[in-house]
Amino acid sequence: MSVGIRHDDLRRRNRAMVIGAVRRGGQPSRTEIAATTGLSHSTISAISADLIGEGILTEGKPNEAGSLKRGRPQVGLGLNPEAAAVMTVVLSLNFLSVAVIDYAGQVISEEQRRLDTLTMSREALIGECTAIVRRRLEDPDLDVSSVARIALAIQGITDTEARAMLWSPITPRTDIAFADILEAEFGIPATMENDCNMMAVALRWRDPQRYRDDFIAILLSHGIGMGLVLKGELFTGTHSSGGEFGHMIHRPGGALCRCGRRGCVEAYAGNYAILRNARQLGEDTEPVADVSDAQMRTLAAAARESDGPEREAYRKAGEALGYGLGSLFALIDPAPVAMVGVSAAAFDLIEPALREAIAQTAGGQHSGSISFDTEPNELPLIREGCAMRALTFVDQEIFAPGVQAKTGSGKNVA
Amino acid sequence: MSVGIRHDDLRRRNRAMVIGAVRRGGQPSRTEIAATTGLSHSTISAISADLIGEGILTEGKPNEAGSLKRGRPQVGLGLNPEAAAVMTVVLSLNFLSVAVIDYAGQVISEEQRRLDTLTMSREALIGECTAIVRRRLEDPDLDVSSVARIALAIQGITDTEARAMLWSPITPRTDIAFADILEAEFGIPATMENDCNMMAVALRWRDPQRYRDDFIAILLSHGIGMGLVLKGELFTGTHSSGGEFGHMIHRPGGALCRCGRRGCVEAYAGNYAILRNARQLGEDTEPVADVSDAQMRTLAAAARESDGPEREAYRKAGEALGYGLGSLFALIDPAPVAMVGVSAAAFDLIEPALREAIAQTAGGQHSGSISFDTEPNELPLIREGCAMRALTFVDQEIFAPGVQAKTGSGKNVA
DNA sequence: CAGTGTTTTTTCGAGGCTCGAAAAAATAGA
DNA sequence: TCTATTTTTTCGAGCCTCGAAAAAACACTG
Repeated sequence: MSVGIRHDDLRRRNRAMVIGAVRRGGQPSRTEIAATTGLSHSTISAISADLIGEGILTEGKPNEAGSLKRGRPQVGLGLNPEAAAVMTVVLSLNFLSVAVIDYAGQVISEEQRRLDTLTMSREALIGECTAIVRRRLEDPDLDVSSVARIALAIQGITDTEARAMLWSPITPRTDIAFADILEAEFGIPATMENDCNMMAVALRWRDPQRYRDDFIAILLSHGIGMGLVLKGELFTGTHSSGGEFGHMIHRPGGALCRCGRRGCVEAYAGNYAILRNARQLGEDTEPVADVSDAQMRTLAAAARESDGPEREAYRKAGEALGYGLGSLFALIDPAPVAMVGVSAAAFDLIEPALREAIAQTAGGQHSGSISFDTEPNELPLIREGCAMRALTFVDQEIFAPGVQAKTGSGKNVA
Repeated sequence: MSVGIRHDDLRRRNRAMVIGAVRRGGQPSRTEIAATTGLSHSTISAISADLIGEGILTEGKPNEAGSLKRGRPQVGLGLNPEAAAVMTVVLSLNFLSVAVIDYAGQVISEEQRRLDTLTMSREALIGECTAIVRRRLEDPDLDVSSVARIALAIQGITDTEARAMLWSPITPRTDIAFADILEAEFGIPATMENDCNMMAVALRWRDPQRYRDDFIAILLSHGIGMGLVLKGELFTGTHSSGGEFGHMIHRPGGALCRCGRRGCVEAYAGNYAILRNARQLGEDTEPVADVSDAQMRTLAAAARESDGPEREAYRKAGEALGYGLGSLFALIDPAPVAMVGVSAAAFDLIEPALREAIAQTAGGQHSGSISFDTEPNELPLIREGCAMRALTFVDQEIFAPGVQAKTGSGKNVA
């Protein structure tokens, strides 16, 4: 079962910890790192000397941000941007976007492309992905050998091993092992992540104050997705990517969901469901394939205008989300929530019914104290999360000698 | 945030690992331990020599279970029963039970007592607990100083720190810091656990094959409780003890629950709910305070006899449990389930509707493959779980020098 | 402008821990 | 009794972290 700690694991872990501290903090000094990690000054000094020697860390200018303190000035440590690079591939409905990010987290190359994901063949989909990655790798400004990892993100269900997409609403094709395919093609370790999980990762980096140990990111888009961080760790299911919050049952036997079942939260709160209710089409009406963001904004405007079916549609969405969150909070206790996606811009229309519903549930005991935040644009968040995910992998695995990355050639920079 | 690994942590962790391997396996030899922990023979040899010297481990008889192999026979290592002892206190409806367990896991002293928990004052409840613990500690056969930890279990909600009962159905009193009270009284570290979590812990020790990394224990009793193990660890909420599965919402605005809200799973599947439906009393009828096990058995017998309101009551219970599990499985993926408690004996009446309901949910995609096990008697399970919990604490903390137990006098045996 | 105080960083020896290899121990079979 | 085999212990080597002391790098002072 659990494995003992070997002697060389020690250095490896502490190295990773130093790298982690540098990535988090803004140019921390050796003394600060010693304080946060609890290790001794001598150890930090030794490790950072090694890391600087290996070209992973760099010493900042000593006079940076005029130190007005008495003694020897602290010298900040930073990540060497050239130590490595990672690539992010975000595949969403009708849209493919790729970016190359240096080790310090700056975008150095990117490309975006419109596709018709809903109708493309399996081969075409895979082909587009490998082609766009290849084009970025062939960028003359880029040192190919420095790309140490690729992280893909997709809406839908991925396996826990982060190797394959199992199912996605953006394509009728299923079970595509994107990670394995890209690894085989380019010899670079790759992982296949769920988009909402990456949103959660990004939120944690953006605002570690608010999104710390326990929080929830909910994507309000065509479907409803969720990324969950519990006790400081991304929560994933036992077999698949993460919580299918959108498919918790709100009303047994209720409205028809895109997944073919009935009464899911999504069947009340997804864009297609809001549209269906706004048009008073009846709960059995087949969900439409896509609703444009503009259309949703029109809907929200109409709902704000007058108390008609549009407003009622948002109310129903709020109710479904509220009861769903209530059931979720019965399991994990309440936590801060970030609402992301088009409909997050209409959260003012959703919130009253949501809070009312949540107050009816066990998890909503102190429903007033549950805080919501909104972020209408999910794409940048997903990309950021992917980048941080990939970089963290690099931090942990590639630069911790002795343990190579899961697969592929663990390129080491020395 | 995360803390570095110090040099002395190494030995401490590896010691705990060796102890853990001995507790799990049946008299493992040093070679076997080396294999399972991945540490070298020399390390295991050194650590086990220490532990034997400290009186924590003992060497078994070499000729035990006639070794018919060629070379030097393996000598099995076992736990020294006298190394320490723990006490378990299980507080359930109208019943208090205490046991003292030696370091090897054998019960050496116990006592049980009927109480009227529903009407007792706060002071009386605390008084009964401290009194029964004191009596056991005064047992002349027992070396008081060897009792290294007390684990309490109670039905209801406890805090994540395992210090206090926050709310329990067995008493109207709330927020009793049992762990702190016992620690202050006896100077022995104590924790306050949730009963269903302890059931899960016990199941894992009883049948590690089946209940390994991911599984669910559901208590079908007056209320509905849940213990959840995910990725090999007990899952607890962010603030409180664990999943309030019974209070996930099954039907918004539905049947009246004991908790005062409406539509909870428990309001359909708890004993009082089954009784209420069997008597066709209407969903708004106030839940009764207690239903005897005999009464539930009569109900189940009647349901098996003919297709009357009793059978319909169990069907509704199954439906609620099925949709609840379906929503849960949407979040965590399906896992084996153990049904525990009186109504688990009536699982034949519950299962058909449960499976039908679960098949309607996202989590029930392969509903046929989800396996259920039943165990009608929860008390022994809770007690066992408590004992193992306490012993594991002792293993991890007390015998890992340098880190004392959370509170109280971390008694060390040398 | 040299001296002093202060804070950060490095250096160095001590003490631990794990590991691999070799030796010792304990048995079954020849 | 000897030999082969397997388990366990012993021993030196190689790392790693730590504490204390030294060195470095500045601000302030007179």
